Amino acid sequence: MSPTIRDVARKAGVAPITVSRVINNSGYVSPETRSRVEAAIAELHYVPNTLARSLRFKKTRVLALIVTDITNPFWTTVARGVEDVANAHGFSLILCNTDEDEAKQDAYLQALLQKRVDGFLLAPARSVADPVRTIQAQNVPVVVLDRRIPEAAVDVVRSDSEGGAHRLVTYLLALGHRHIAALSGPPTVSTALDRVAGYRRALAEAGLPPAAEMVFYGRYDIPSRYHNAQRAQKRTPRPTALFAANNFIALGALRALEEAGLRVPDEVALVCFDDIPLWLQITPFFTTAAQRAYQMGQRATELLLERLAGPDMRAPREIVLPVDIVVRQSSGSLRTPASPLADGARQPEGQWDQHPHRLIG
Amino acid sequence: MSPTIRDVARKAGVAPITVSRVINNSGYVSPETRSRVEAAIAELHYVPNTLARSLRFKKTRVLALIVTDITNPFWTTVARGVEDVANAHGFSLILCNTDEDEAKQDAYLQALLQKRVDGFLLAPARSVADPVRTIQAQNVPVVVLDRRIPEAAVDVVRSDSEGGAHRLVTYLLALGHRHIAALSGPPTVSTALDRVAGYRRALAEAGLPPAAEMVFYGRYDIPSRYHNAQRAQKRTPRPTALFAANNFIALGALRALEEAGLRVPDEVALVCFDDIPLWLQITPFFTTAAQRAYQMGQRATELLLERLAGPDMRAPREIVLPVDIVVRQSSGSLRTPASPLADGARQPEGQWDQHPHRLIG
DNA sequence: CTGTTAGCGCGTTCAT
DNA sequence: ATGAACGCGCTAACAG
Repeated sequence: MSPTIRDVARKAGVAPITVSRVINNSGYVSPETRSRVEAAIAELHYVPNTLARSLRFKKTRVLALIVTDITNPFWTTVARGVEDVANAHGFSLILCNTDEDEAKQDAYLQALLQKRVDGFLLAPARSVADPVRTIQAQNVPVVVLDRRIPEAAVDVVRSDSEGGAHRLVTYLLALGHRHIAALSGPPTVSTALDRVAGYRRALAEAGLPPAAEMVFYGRYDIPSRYHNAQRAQKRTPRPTALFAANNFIALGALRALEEAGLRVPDEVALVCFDDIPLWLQITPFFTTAAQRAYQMGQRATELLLERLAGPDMRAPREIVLPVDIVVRQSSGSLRTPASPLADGARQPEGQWDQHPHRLIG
Repeated sequence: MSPTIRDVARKAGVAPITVSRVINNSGYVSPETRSRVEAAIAELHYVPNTLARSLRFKKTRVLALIVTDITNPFWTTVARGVEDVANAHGFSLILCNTDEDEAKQDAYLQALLQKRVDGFLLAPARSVADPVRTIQAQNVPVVVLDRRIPEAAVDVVRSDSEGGAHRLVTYLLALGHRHIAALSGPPTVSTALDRVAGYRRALAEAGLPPAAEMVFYGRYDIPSRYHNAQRAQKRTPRPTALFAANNFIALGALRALEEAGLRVPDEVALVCFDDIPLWLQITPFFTTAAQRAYQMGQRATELLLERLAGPDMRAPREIVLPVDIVVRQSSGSLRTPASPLADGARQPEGQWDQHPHRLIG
C-alpha cells in the first residue's frame, strides 16, 4: 500500500540500507546517491514506518500521560509542561483521561503497555500502589504526578498541599475569621487529605477549639459540587469563610453562595487551591493557593527522561513544589492583615493577571 | 527484556503459534493446553506487543483526533464523543492539540502518519486544503471537523454556523435591539465567517441599514479577547447587544463589560455561539447557540469507521448538525418576544442545567 | 562508500 | 489439535 524503504531503494537504484542511512543521517552516503534517494522519497511520498523502527529498537519514543480530569485547566497546563519537554527531547506524548475512574485507568494502562510506550506519567485515580506496580512489573519507568503513593517506590512530583492549605487558612485566620469550613475532594486521594491536614494545623496553631472545624469531603462531579457548600452554610455558627480544596469545588461553592444570596467576599470569604483560568476572570476573583502546574509537568518529564536515559539504579525521588498564595478579591480586604506572612514578589507562572492581587509567603 | 510470545511458549511447552491462538481465541486449542498457556502468561506477566501485531496486519487500530484548542470545553466534549465511539469499536485514540498553529498541526500530521494511524479526525487550523491532501496522499481516511474546506473532496461534520447565528441575532432583533455588534474569530476559519454571514442575513431581513452592522474579527488569545468588546462599546451609537462567535469570546466580552460598568443584560445583552461549561455557571448565564459537540464527535467517528471498513468509493459527505438556541439570562427578558421563532422541547445534550432557560427554534 | 544477512514479535498459510 | 516456515518494514553488524 504505502511505499516502503524497498520501493524507494528500487526507484533510486540502491539497497534499502542506503535509503535508511539517508533518512537517519547515519553512516556515509555520497552526495549523489543521497540526492537520488531524496528524489525517490519525494516522488513516492515515502513516509517512514515508525512501527517497524520501534519494533527493531524496542523503543517507541512515546510517553504516556494519564490525568484524572481533562476538563480541569490544572491538568491541561500540566500536560503542556509535559509535552513541551517531551517534544524537546524527540518524544511524543499520548494523553489519556480517566475521569477519576480506576477501571478506565487500568484499561488505559494495559493498552499503553501493549503499545510499548517508553514511560508513564501517572496521576493515579486513587492513592494506591497497584497501577504503579503494574507498570513497574514491565520494567517501564513511571513518575507519579500530584498525589502521594506511600507504599510504592516511585518518583513523585507534587505540590505542597499541606503547606499551601496551611498558609491559605492562616491567612483567613489573620483576617479575623474564626469559623472556616473546608470543602475537600474524595478522601481516597492524598491531596484531598493533605489539604485538610494543612487546614487543621492552621486551626490548631491558632488555638481554635475542634468545634470550629468543619470538614466536608465530596466528589468532583457537577451535581455534588456545591452540595457541600450548601450544607456548610447551614452549620451553626455559620462559617464566615470557605476553603475549597480545588478550583472546581470553589466554582461550585460560589454558585451555591450566590443562590443563597450570600455575597462574596462581603458576607462570606472564599479561597481555594489551584488557580482559576484567567479567561474566567469573573469577579470576585479568587484568592488561591496556585499550583505550579506547568512546572509540575516539566519536572516530572525530566525525571522520567533521566530514568530512560541511564541504567536505572537511583533511589526514588520526591519533588515537592511550592504553591503560590495569590491574594485577590474573594477573601476580602486586600490590605495586609496582621499576620505572620511576609510579602513575596514572584508572579504565578506565565499568567496575565489584571485583577488586583498580590503574592504572599 | 519484556517476555515475548516465544518465552510464554517455551514455559508452557508449546509452539509460539499456540500461544497466539490462545491470546486471540483463534483456531482450535485444547482446554488443557489453553490453561497451561494461560498459566505461563500470568506467571511471566506477558503483555502482547501491539507494534509487532500492527506491523503484521498493517493496521494499528488507532485513530487520531487533532483539535485547535484543548482548553475549550467544546473540543473536550467533541473528544469524548470521538473516544466513546472509537473505543466501542476497539479503536484507541490519540488526541493532539494545535493551538490553531499550522506549523504544530503539520508536525503532528507527519508524526501520526509515521505512526500509521488508521484514520484522522481533523479540525484544521485554517480552512485550506493542504493538510487534508497530505493525509489523503497516503491513502489514509480523514474526516474534517467543525470547519468547511471548500477545495477538498473530504467528509465533513460541522454545525450550522450560519443558521445558528441567524437565529440568535434574529432573537435579539425580536427583543427590540437595533444596534448589535458581532465579535468573531479569525477570518481564516470558515466558522468565523459563517457566523458573521448569519448575523448579516438576520440584519438584512430586518431591513436594517448597513450602518447598524458592526463586525469585529479577532484572535482567540487572552489579551485580545475582550479588546474587541471594548472597541465595540465605543461605537456610536453604542450597541445594545453583543453577539459573540464563540464561548471564550463571550467570556472576554463579559469581563470587558463588567470593567466598563455595564450590567448584563440590563444595559447590554450578550449572546454567543457554543455552550459554556456548566461548572462555570456564573450569572448572568449565557443565551447561546449550543453546538452538539458530543454528537459531532460521534458522527464524525462513525463516518471515519465506515471508510475504514469498506473499500472506499463513496462520494464525500457533509453532515451539518443543527444548533440549539438556548435562552437564558444574558439576553434579557425570558418571556417570549414577538418573534417568528417557535418553541422547542429538546434539552441540550446530556447537560444538567439549573439555570432558568428554554429552547427555541 | 555501499550491499548482504539476519532478526525485532507476531500471525497467516500450509502442513502434520 | 498443533507446529514450521515465512514475511510485515526497518536497521545493526559485518562484509566488500
